[in-house]
Amino acid sequence: MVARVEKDVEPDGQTDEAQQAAKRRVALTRESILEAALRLCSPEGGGQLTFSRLGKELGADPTAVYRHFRDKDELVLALTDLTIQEGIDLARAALPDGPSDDWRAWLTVTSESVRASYLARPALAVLAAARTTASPAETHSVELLISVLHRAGLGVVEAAECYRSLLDLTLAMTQYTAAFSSLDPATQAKDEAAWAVKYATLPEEEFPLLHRSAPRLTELFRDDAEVFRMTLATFLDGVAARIERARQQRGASA
Amino acid sequence: MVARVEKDVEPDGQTDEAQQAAKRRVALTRESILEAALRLCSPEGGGQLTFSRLGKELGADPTAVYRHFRDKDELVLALTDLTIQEGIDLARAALPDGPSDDWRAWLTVTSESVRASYLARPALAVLAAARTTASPAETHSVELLISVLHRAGLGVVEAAECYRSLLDLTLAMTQYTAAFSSLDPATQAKDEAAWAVKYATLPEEEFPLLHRSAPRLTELFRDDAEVFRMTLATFLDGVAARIERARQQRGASA
DNA sequence: ACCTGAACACCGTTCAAGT
DNA sequence: ACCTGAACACCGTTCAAGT
Repeated sequence: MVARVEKDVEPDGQTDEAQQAAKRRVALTRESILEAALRLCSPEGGGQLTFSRLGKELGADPTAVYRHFRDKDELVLALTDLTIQEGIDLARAALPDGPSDDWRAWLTVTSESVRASYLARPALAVLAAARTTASPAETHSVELLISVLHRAGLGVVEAAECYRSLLDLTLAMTQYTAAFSSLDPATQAKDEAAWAVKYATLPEEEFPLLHRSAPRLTELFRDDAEVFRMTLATFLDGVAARIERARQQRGASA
Repeated sequence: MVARVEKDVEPDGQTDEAQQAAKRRVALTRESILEAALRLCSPEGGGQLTFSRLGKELGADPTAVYRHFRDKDELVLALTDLTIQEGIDLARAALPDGPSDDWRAWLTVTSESVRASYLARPALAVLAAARTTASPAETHSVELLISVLHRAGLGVVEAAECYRSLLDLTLAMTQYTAAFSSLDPATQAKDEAAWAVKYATLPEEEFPLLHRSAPRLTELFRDDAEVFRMTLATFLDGVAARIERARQQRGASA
């Protein structure tokens, strides 16, 4: 009976939200806000970052966040820093210390790690992939990537250009995938149905090649990860060709 | 004095909006709506597609559009069809009739044309690049692209995979650029400043390669078109390597 | 048959008022 | 010093009312 009056310890789950609010009301800090915001950006957290949801998650008035971040953009930038950092840590864990000579593995792991880190929070990927924060951790990572490409045989400037291409390719395709997966399910289904119907009803005489590759294309529609892997692999084949060309040029001039 | 009462013919520009409204009130059709919407999506038209702006542009109540399109998504999809169509027409004008043997020119022109067509309406690119409409014109274009790659030496399925990679690469990087250019100028400037400061103050001992390539990287920050060209070129180098490999395999098995 | 205008549930953001 | 809550200018969308 007493418990029923003291809502804070009410055990029956009826006032879940209020309980959470009470629990968290003490801890409205920059860190707790960022943590809650990251949760909201994930598919499990709803996949939408808004002030009202953030307020509810924190058990505070939505506008309380403005005491810690000047506006939504500043919040998004801070979240971007954390996500990039996580991607770099992920890559570092999968790679040997210091630069190795396997430039291809290095670039693949880095790219896939950044992608994975963003895709764990599609809502953030949509908002932030095109932004740059130039954080310290990122800078070290860039120097390392360029050094890997330089040691593989590319000139410094060409290595930097390659890094830039790879970064944009990765972030762009990640944002692209995140944007589609952030659409409401009905809209996604509409697009998918359009493709399926289309490919199923192609007259073979008019579209012989499309008809033969339709099963594979339909398969790829659902599998953004596979398309990304293919695209990245082809891009890196191109980088390999450039490295080969650079070596030959150096050989000719020597 | 009389003119002052009859607002419709007032010549002094004070009731510009009302005049436009009167002029266009007759022509609220699917076509006129699409035309106005495309105008709004362009940078000159404000670069934002909303019902209220659309209503103002048409001289009608914002909700009048709902008589011609079920919701915003249906409007966006119709605009996408027009934009893709324009991109294909653009490519066709720059390419010879029927498939040629210069697969590289074919792929480059097609990709750049679709990109240009979308970037003329960044607001649409942001909303629609990840969507698919599977329009008839698009289907023909896809069959042609696959045939170009197949004639170059790739197997049918591998050609289809290459087409898919190229399409995603193009649309993703286009959306990425459009997203950044759709940010308000102050935010864009913030990002740019972050980079510039960063690169200008890199200690040479700690970041020797980054220090040497900083001028080029700074240059590329402003020039999305150049980054796209570079990335596409490297990707196509990779496609060339795959074509070569496919030819060798056919030679070995023959 | 088509358009208008009030209404609703959301956005981000500001600001005076509370503690 | 930090939080609340009303308010504002926007979104997309619905629906009863007009013509």
